Amino acid sequence: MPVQKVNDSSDLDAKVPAHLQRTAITGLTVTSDPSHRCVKARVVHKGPVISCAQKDGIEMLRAEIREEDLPQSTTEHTSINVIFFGTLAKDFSQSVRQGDVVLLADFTIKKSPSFLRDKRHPCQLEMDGNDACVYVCPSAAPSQGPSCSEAKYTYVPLNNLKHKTVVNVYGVVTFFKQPFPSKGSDYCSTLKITDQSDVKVSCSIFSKKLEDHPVIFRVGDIIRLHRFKTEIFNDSMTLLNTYGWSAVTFDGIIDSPVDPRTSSKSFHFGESDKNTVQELRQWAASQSLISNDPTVSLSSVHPGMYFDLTCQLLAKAVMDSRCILLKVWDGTKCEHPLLNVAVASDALEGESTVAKDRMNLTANVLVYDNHMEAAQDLKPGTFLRFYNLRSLLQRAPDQQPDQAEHLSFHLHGGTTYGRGLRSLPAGSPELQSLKSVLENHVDLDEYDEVNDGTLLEIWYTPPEAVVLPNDEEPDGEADTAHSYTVRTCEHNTQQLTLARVKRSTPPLSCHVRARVKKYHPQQLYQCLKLFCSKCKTMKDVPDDGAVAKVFRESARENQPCDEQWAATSSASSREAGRTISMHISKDMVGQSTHMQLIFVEGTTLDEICVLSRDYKNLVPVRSENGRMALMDLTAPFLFSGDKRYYGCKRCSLNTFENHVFTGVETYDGQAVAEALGVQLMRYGLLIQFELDDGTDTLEALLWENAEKFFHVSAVDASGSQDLQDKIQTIIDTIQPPQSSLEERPWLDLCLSVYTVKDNNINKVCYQITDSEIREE
DNA sequence: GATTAGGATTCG
Repeated sequence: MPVQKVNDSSDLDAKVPAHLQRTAITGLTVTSDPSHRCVKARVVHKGPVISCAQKDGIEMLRAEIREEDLPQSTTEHTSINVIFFGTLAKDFSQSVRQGDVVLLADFTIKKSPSFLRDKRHPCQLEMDGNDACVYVCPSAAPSQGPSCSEAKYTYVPLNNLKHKTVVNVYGVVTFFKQPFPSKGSDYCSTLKITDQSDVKVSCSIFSKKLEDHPVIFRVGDIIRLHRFKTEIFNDSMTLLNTYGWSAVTFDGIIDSPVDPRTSSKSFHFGESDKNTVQELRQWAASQSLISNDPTVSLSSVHPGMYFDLTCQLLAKAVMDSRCILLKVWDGTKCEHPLLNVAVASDALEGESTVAKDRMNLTANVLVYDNHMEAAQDLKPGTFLRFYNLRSLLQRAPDQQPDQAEHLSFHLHGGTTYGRGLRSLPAGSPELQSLKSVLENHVDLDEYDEVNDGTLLEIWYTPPEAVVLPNDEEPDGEADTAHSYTVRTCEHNTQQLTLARVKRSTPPLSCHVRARVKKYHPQQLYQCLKLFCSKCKTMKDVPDDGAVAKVFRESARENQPCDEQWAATSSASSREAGRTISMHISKDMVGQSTHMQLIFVEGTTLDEICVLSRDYKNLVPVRSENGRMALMDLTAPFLFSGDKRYYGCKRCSLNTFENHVFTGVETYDGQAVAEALGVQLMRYGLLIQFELDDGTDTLEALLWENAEKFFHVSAVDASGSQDLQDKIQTIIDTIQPPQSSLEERPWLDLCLSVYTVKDNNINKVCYQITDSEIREE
């Protein structure tokens, strides 16, 4: 049944067949029985007819309709998406305009696949040409109603362009060149665009002013062109800017804000433009336009490639009249050694890249000929993108023939394949992941080398020294309407569903809102870890049994050592043949016991614990051929009040050289470790959460950010029952014992998505960053 | 109300 027209909105009500009952859009649910129901609403958006590849090319049209006769208090789910199929889609497209009021009957009600994205309505209506019926009442004069004033511009689908007309069009960019000087008087931009009709149209834009040219960052950007004339060239339709023209571009990332990029100070931009952009983004995503993206990170560049590189400028230098050197990085490590182009330091503008060079992070890009103009204006620190950059293996001037060649980068002259470069505004959404990689660079780099298998798999037996926290009642304040955490990051990336996060390509930093489904380790004392930043070893805090054994073995048949530098006092223990000795550096004699570093020999673990109540800093030692030596590093090398400091067995030298601490005001684990030749192991908290937001679940680690997350220092927690209880209380609030998922609070989290190599296989990992418990 | 370009790898 085709779309039927009536003249007056009240006629629509008269058209309602007697057996049909009018239903409010707000009241529709997937379980509503659609038979004998109809809805009446205004068309607030009408999309184009598209042919759906997944459904044998059937034609479809999506519209959004909004209920108008509403009590004022109703604001939720007042509009709904309607999908028209087959001939009804075409008929609706021709007969109905935005702003018209329609009556729809005999629809089916389906779950809306876009609800999480558009927040419109949990359901959508589907209208099939054979059964459904549509009555339309055309809206009044074009000057009335908000939707009519929006229909100020009409946009011609790219398959409907007629020769020698002036048109407005929307399209997705499939090819572009940065503006270049033409042989005439202007700069010229050339691009190619497409839309749902799948027709590709070439387009040339001439303008003297560079800033008037469209701001295109990448293939997949959306562009809106006003007042372009159509011409046929080589049997193809082309577009050319004409008087009063304008160009506005948007990024093509689904779900990112619809931010118009244009130099034009006044331009019309309304709700329907937003819809059009979003529809083109959706369509483009299914067209593999974006999956053919030539963008590559330095970590995956191979010799001989042409590719696009998004990066930050570190330094630059003019080489000669036809070449300028740009030193850039993107925070990823290249697999091939990078060529370093030597430049006199006074010729270099920007920061020194020595440290980054050493880590193979700096790409030296030689920019030639016509591209020098754009390169000259760039300031160090700027984010930029190279298009069609070439990577080549080259022998460094001082290199031996048997050494591996180095990777150099050339931006050759000319504009073929869109070759060029441009700066990117720092706030650009597509820069967010790069920026977070750069900011977290040092941490990520360190983390890269940790075997994540260790992090995930190995949960050691509980150390007895850390007492089991009480099972406290969950905090009754947990409020499902608010997030129990707060994000502290400064970047402003879009919140993503977990399902989308799982589909994303690392590295990426993003925001999510989720609940905790499970956490690991269930016994929280197991989350306290010791970590060596040098060899990346992670282990549990040794239990008291193991430590006591080391003390017993050291004390057995121990003869007090005799060191020239030390003043020693000895006493017999209660056990026959065991002597307890205390040594201090002679120049510390007479200082307060809190200022002294005391070397203790011959005690049991229990005894040194008793001593540590009165003496602030105790280093347990043993005697080796009469000389003082450290104990086995299973035991702490320093007892400092409630805290015990451990050294890494693999990385410590145990040189015991610098025992003199003259002038040291306070002792901390690090200072004592350095003096003793010990590599300090740092305390950390490691918890794995299984997050759930209804769209999917994923396992996220809390590690580098754990102390900030709980507002607890790990080293302090190692010696404090109160702080361990605090962590347990927080865990019990975000995942109350025996609670169902729905009862648990939502958490707003910043998530870092990255890859680690595990047995040469890249594995995607998720880590919670920049998020903290909200303390009311 | 003219003209430019109209994609399709440099060669350092």
